[in-house]
Amino acid sequence: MGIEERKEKQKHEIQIKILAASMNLFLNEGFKNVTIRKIADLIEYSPTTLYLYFKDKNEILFQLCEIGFVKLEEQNKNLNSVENPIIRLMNMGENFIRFGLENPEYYDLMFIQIAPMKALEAIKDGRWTSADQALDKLKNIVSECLAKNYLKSGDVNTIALTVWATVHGLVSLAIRDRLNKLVAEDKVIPMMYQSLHWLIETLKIPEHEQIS
Amino acid sequence: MGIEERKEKQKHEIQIKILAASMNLFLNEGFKNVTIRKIADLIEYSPTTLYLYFKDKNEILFQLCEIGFVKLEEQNKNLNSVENPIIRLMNMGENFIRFGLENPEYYDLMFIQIAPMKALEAIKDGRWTSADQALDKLKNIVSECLAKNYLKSGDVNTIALTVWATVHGLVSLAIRDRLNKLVAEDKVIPMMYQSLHWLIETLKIPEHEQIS
DNA sequence: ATTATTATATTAACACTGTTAATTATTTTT
DNA sequence: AAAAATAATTAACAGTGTTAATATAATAAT
Repeated sequence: MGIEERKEKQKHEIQIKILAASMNLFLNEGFKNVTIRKIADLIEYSPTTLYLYFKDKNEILFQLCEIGFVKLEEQNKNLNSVENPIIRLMNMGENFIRFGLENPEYYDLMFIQIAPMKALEAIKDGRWTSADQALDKLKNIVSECLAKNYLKSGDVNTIALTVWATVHGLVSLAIRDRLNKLVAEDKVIPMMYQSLHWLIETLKIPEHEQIS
Repeated sequence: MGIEERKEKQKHEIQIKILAASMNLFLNEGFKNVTIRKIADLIEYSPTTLYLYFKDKNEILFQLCEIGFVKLEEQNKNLNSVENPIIRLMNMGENFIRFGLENPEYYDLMFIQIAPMKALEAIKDGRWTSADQALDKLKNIVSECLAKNYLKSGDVNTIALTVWATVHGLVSLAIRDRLNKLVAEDKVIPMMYQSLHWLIETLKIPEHEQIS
């Protein structure tokens, strides 16, 4: 049925418009300004119309969250050219921190806010594929490090989680204004990278001990 | 002026009542139910009266946050009996994780929400003494580990930040429903502790290498 | 003791929020 | 052209934090 198809397409187009307007709002005016009414204003629809295209606000936020993961993945493209897995691990960590600091609103949605997760529970079967994918990338790098004996031995999942937790910890503390209450504002970002560097350096097996 | 004094005391008493009611609400009904009107209902005052005792809601939340730090400190009392600093470091990490999992509402306020930090900017001179204190405790343990050559060398501040970031990363990911979207619900908590254990074990200098 | 003053508390209101039910307008099908 | 289905809107609900104007109670001065 071509007519069915066209309708689907039209519906999808409006969904895109809604998401674009939402993005516009939360990139330019911050997360707190992403309200149903303001989105509706931007696309010149009445507020309630949004509910014909999305179940609720959480679902809109979840979709924005997904866009965020695409952006993060894009930023990780520079990893492909790095052959040394431990340097790749370091770079991935740096990418993550940079992403968080440069896209705090996206980061918030992706890793801090609960709203998008509520949408995930409601619509999907509970699988969070975009995050799964990102975590898999990290796991692959870690297991390559382990295989090449660059990293102190341990369970891949545990190591990946630890590295992720560390960088997420740094970014979320920074974004939520904790670090700048404890050290001078201009020292915050350097300290974050220093922290990551120290971690990876310490987890690394010194070259003279490597048995390749 | 004894009369002045009594007034101050009365004022303080009502402030305590407000905080107690707020605590009641957010422990029993969750953070989202801590509203000015509900607090007012509980203490049988009109909503606007609260503004005579606190500048705004952020200030109330900040005070609750401070109470949270007292609770955290209490939980850390078990550290005094531990003489080995590296075990103490491990225990402090475990305490932190346990505190976060058992008091998610407090944890949220202390380390995730931005509201309390806004109050801090407004009232105080920007010093966040309660967190400073907690971080100092961590730094002391770390520097003791370094002094006794139990830990791979490095800058105390950097190491302390890294450890904090890791445990905060774990707890905040767990609290904000990220981990249970990636691994089975019942594996989440064990994984968190495993992550911490691996970290500390790996940072530790093996006993046979220690030069004491 | 009664008035004037100050401190405390309240009511009314503002400008918002997400969301649902009931209507109206538009498009498609018969 | 009339009937049915779809799309969009208006009105409304039950909330939110917060401010300004008003009323009540406690204290100070006469």
